[in-house]
Amino acid sequence: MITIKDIAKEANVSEGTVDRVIHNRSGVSKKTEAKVKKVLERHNFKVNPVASALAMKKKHQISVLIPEHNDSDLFWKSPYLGVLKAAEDVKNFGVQVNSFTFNQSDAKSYLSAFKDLLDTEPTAVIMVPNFSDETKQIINQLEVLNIPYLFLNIDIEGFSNMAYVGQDSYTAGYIAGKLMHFNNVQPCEFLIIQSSQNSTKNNAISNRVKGFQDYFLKNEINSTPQTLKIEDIHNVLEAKEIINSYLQTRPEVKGVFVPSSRIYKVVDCIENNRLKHLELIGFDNTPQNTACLLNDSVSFLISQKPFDQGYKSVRLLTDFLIQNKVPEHKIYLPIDILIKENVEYNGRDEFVSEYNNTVKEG
Amino acid sequence: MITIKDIAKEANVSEGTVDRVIHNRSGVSKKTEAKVKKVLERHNFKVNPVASALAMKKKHQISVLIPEHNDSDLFWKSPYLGVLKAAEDVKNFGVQVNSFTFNQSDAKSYLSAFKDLLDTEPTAVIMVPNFSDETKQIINQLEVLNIPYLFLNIDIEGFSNMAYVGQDSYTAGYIAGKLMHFNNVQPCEFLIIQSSQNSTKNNAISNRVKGFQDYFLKNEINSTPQTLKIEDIHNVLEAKEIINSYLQTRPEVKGVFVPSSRIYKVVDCIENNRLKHLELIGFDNTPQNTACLLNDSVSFLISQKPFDQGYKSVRLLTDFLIQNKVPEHKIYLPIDILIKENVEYNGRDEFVSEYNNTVKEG
DNA sequence: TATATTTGTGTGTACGCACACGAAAAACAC
DNA sequence: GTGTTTTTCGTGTGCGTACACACAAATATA
Repeated sequence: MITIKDIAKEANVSEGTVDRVIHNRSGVSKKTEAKVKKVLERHNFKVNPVASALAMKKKHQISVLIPEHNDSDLFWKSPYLGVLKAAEDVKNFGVQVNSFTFNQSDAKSYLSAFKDLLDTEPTAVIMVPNFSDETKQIINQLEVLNIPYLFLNIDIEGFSNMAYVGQDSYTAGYIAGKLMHFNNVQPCEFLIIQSSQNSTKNNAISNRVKGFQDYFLKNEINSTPQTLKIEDIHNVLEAKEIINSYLQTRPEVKGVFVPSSRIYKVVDCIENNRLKHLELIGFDNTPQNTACLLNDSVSFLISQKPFDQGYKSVRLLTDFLIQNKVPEHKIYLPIDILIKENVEYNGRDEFVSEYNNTVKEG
Repeated sequence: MITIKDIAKEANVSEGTVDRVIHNRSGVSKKTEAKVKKVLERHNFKVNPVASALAMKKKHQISVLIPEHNDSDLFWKSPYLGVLKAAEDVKNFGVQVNSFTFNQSDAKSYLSAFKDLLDTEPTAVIMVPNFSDETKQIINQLEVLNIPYLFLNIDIEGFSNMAYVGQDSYTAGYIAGKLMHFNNVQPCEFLIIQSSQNSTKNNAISNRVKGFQDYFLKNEINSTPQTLKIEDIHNVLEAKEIINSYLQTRPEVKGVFVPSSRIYKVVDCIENNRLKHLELIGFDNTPQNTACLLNDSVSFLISQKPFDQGYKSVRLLTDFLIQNKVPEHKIYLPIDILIKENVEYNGRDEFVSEYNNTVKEG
């Protein structure tokens, strides 16, 4: 393994000079810079990130702005855990990660969480751009401060985010359509159940719906999915009434698509004898949804690998910060098709761990 | 961040002593050991793996024994690439990885590759236990030398391998059965096409077949899949003859299951007009197989994430070597269901990279 | 020409840990 | 009690890099 010292010796300069060249720091004459660079290239020199990290020591702050999670909405727990895991992994590389959460239905909390976030003086930011107007304000500030930022899970155009990490929502919806059609080839109807809140602001969800519908259009299936909007899915009584009365009037509905992580709520709402004859497809392997797979009330879940989204975001940014490695602009994670039988093998959140520092035992 | 120095100060001993305690090295009296351990625990001290790696410097050799790959059998390229990637990632942690390959249909090459492998004086071994008798010999030597070993991709019982990293083949086959049944509910027949070579020795493949058959048994579907064995799948003419004449006599066959990564070969063999009316399910997203998905000749591929298998094996062993972290005995990777639409999002082999040492550019 | 200023380069130290070496302390022999 | 061995422990150095600081050379200012 070739070291800076070796390079220095061969180029007849000091280690400090080599270091300066490597980091494009000032204070080196053009002539020696060229000389050193040549030696560097000849040996294909790469800095040893381990030694580098050790020498740098806590220089970077990555601050994360994501929705909070609670018992009824566990989805956001996964990206959070992914972030935590990555934080542990990069800790010893001199990167500190701080998380800030906001209430997804409260734009003010979004702004105030961001305000707290700014106090950490972040080197870079990972955020879920949840409200479009407020996001504009936030991005504005970030750009003034020249802080790079990355979008997680929700993709919005029109900003110069360094990257987007998440799923290709349109294709995910399209796949849901295909899966829905699998078991139900005879002419029949499909229903999309959406929460009104989500539909207005969440890009990801509307893309899923578009993909779902496009499957039927592009494959010339004479069955256009209908949409049923529910004001507040957490109001079980009301939702129950709406859903069941709809299904009552439309017995030809054979499948229900829920483009959010709340399919378990829909399952709760549908009467049992009806449920048996319906195919349900939803998103995300939260514990509640997974339970629905296992008890056969849901046929498919599409996972967007939320844990990996969180994990990967942090790792990408770290690579950027300590190595100037520029990530691709769109990082699409796999579109996992989950069924009863393979769900237990997914979401093994411990996969690919860094050396998380346990005291050795003999 | 608490350091060894801090611990030493608090325990009124030297850093060297703390180091000895941490690594269970000899030369510490019971009394001081207890004292230091208490302080260690109170602060929940973890060694900084970055500094640790820097100080150790190239102490471990992980040697890998896997089948070779070529243009017609690309499957083993993926684990190899995963190993390479991991090798890069752990290089700076003082771990060197060497790969040795053998011809899957030549037991002698297996032994001779192992002999070469031994010359590297490995600290630990990752191997694909391909031939059972020869594997016994190999394991024997490893155990005499007290070298820990890990099974990759193929799981054999009766050895004290530290872990198995791969897929739950039985469940993967079971899932294939379910998927096969999806589109074909009306009474119909299914065919399993196997290569005779594989069937006799490859545990993974026979488990897939068992799982596939069990799906039909357990769900009381009155259709037992038939098996067709092909002597040599690479002899296209012969295989063509066998397969097509079988399908000729059995028009009620609606689906074909190929429990290996060679489904593209089977596609080559089946006449086009017949192909259109068959549902094919196979394993592994090799380039050739992926092409079959994309041109609609194959409906599903089940991926066993071979890249991840290789990657993860190395990382697990590294964790064990430099941190004494004992892995779980069975590491099952996700069972990915691939279709035309999501295949491009899988197997993004660059996922979760370590800092692979690029010279920074300003 | 003498002095101030800028630029270019070398030196030293710290990062946290592993381990070799040798000193001190304890244990044992006589 | 001294001499010897064994056990126990502290010190010092190195891993490869980052960066502050010091200093020399080159250039500018008076």
